[in-house]
Amino acid sequence: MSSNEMPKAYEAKSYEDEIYSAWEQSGFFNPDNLTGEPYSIMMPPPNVTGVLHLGHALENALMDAMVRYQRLCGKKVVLVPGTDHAALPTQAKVEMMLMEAGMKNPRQELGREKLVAKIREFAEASRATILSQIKKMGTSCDWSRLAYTFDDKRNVAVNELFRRMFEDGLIYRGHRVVNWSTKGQSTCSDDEIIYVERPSVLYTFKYSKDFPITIATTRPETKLGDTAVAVHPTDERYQKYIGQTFTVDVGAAKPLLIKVIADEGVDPSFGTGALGVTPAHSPVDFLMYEKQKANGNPIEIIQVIGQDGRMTAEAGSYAGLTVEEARAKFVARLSEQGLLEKEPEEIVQNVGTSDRFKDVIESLPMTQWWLDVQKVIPSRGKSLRDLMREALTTGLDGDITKKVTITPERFTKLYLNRVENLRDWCLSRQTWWGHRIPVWYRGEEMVCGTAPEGEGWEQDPDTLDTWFSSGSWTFSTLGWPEKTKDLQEFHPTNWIQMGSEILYLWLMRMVLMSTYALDEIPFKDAYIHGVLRNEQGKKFSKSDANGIDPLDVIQEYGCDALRLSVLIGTTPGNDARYYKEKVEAGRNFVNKLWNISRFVLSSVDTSLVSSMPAPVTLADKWILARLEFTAGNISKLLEQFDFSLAIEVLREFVWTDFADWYLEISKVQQADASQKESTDKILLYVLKNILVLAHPFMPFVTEVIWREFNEGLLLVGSWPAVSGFANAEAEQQFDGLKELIVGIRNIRSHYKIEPKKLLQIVFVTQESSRTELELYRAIIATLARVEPDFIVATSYEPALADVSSVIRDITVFVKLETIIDPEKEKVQKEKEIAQLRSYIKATQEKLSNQEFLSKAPATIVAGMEQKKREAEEKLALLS
RNA sequence: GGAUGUUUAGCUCAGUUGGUUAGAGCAUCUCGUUUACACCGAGAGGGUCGAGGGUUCGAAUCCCCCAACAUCCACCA
Repeated sequence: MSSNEMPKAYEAKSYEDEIYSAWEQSGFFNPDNLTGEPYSIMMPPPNVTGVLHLGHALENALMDAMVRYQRLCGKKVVLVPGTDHAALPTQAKVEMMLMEAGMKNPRQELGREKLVAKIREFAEASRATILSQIKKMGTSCDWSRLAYTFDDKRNVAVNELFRRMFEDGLIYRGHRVVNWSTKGQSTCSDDEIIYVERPSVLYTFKYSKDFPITIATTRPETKLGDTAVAVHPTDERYQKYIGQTFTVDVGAAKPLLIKVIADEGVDPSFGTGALGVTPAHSPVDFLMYEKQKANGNPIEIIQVIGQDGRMTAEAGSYAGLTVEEARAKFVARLSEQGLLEKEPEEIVQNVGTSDRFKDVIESLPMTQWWLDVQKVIPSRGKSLRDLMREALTTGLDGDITKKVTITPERFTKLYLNRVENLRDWCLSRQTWWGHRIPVWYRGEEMVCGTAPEGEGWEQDPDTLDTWFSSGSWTFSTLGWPEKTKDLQEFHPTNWIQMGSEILYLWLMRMVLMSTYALDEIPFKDAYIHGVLRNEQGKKFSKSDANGIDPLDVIQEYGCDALRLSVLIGTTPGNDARYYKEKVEAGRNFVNKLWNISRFVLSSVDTSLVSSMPAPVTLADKWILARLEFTAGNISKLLEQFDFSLAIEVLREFVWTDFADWYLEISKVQQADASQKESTDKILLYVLKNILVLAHPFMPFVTEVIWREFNEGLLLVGSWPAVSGFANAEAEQQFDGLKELIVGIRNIRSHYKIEPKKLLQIVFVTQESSRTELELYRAIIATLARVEPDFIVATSYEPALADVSSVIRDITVFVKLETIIDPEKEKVQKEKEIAQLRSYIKATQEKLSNQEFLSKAPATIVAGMEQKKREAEEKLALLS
């Protein structure tokens, strides 16, 4: 296709697929075909639970902009793509789907093997969809290194990590209170609980008539398992009871022995100041239970709620009832026996619910696998918590080069605060989709790591929390535990981006795993982004049906437009809004670039493409200087991860400097045979560099234009280097010319002179400025639409119909056909004079302030003097 | 209850270590079919930077306090 065949508007969809496969086939997505300094990014693997949404479009735009920039800078770049099996969420989703299709209990009806097969089928289909979507987004990742959190290689890494941690005594099996989802029949971690406000009833009562202390609860049925009442140690009301044990009969299997204990954690001013302790069904109470045990003053633990959500045999007459039924029965009994001390009170309560199964989380004592974050690692002399802290503060082992930097910085504080409060991590899940706990049992024997030889071994039925495998993502993707070349070359990774919502879930665990397994940080820089919201500021969610499918957007506006729309206005850590006008603005920019190229390529001799430009005119010098500045600025902004501002700077240069000014001037210059070639060279040079600068943000359109006049792929082009075209003087002079032209246009607009009419003008200025004006005669004539034979004089006696305006040191007189009302003119002029006077007065005041003169830096003072002088000159010309 | 963030033009947002008369995109208004582009061009209007104090020669920017909104954490029985 030659340039004059370039269609009038850029039609994204007719190029994108073809361009992507050209990139892919080139092999340059794979670092093995690149040279230079290694640079690596691991793609946060999307969950196979669904399809990609707008948030993924943002993530892909961010990552791809970064890797394309780095690749253009000549680095050996790899972006490793992948997907996440998302253990529990995926199983939950498939079970929901099966139940919607009529199945009552998928686990019972299908059994482990068949259900896992069903889930795998779903996951594989979803995975394929996701991978094709990533391609649609133009992401330049290395498909030969594609990873999956649940493939065999990652399983090897997971098992090895588990074994090492087990042998270091960090992973242990313990009987403790866990978060239990009855509906999901599994534990979940603290991070997977969502607190929902719900109405609840607070009951205030005594266990029995002769029990001396009143307590309150919203969960009366759990009181069947109470074994203590806790009060504040200094609470005078209850001093005398501390240490005593009371026997009460609440209808449980056995009478309860309630010991009155002292605990600092009890707030004496809240409620009755006494707390019924249910060690088996409350995490807080369980801690008290452990504390009492350690103190040598143990209390009992009685489990009255079972894994099926029904009351256990321990609950005596309540056994077999659901939690709700038991609650009603217990309250009825309290009422009958007159034990309620107050009317039940309706309150709003935060109830912990399962993120995935949506039911209320029960606290139950169970034997599970745990990761201890506080225990000292034998070979290291510090704990996982210490490692996690070091990595974000002093750098690992105090080595500042091994420090993770988070952008924006404020998330570091949140991270550290969380690290300090981290509790042991419950690793085991009772769901089936996921890495199985790598532990085998035979009678009393237990083996960890790999399946042992011999008969009769049985593997632990539980699976691992999905974040255990995600945590090792930065290095499991590179072949760990083998000592691969990739691992050596690309770890620690350079950069990662993620949403703020997974800072704790993922970032923290990657730091944990990487520092533990490799003694390395997982990445040097972490960029945290917010979520995309709709025009009303609401989060996009599937249930609200306000979700936008990025593929639809790509279909309608093109991938480049979508990328621009999610990147513009996105600042680190902050949420951003997304709406149609943004994509339209993106699409318009893409199309503008297309038409700029169309014009350049149809008006120049493209065989000059590889010649170095030699600036001749002021405009030439100016545009090259601006290009140099822009390129440096974009580099700087990208190094600071300021994507939005980088695009803004690019847009300003492309649209305003190049299209609105230089292109229009180039038409004048091209008409002059002596300047045609030099102008062509500059047009080509600037266009070429614009394509490189824009490529990270709008890869498709830039690549399409690139191949119109270049060999090879822009994908592996070179980022503009400093070329010595910086020219502050030319920039300043050109600004003067611009001001003059804008000033004349202003006069036309102000006096409503029709656009077609060429203005008759007299410029009055000092002798020294005359040659300059002569030099730009053609440009001024064309851009300001002025008769080319305008007069330049040192003095002039205006005619009655003339109007004038002062622009810098030049007074412009325009001849009008009708005489303008002089009174109106006078008013206008006086207004301008008044403004100048007040400005001069204000600057004068500052400049006569001794403190300002002595304390402000010299450049500020000089700048202000300069401004004042200019204002005074203008004032002189006006009056 | 604790923490963090946000509050700047009609809307969405920038505003770099405090320093000229606070910017952009979109929207609005006026004009325009100049052969790159109406997904465009030229021009214009629009802000006492949430309120109140303070520091400073100088504050949108730093400090204090208040308010509204958002998010995260904890969760009180």
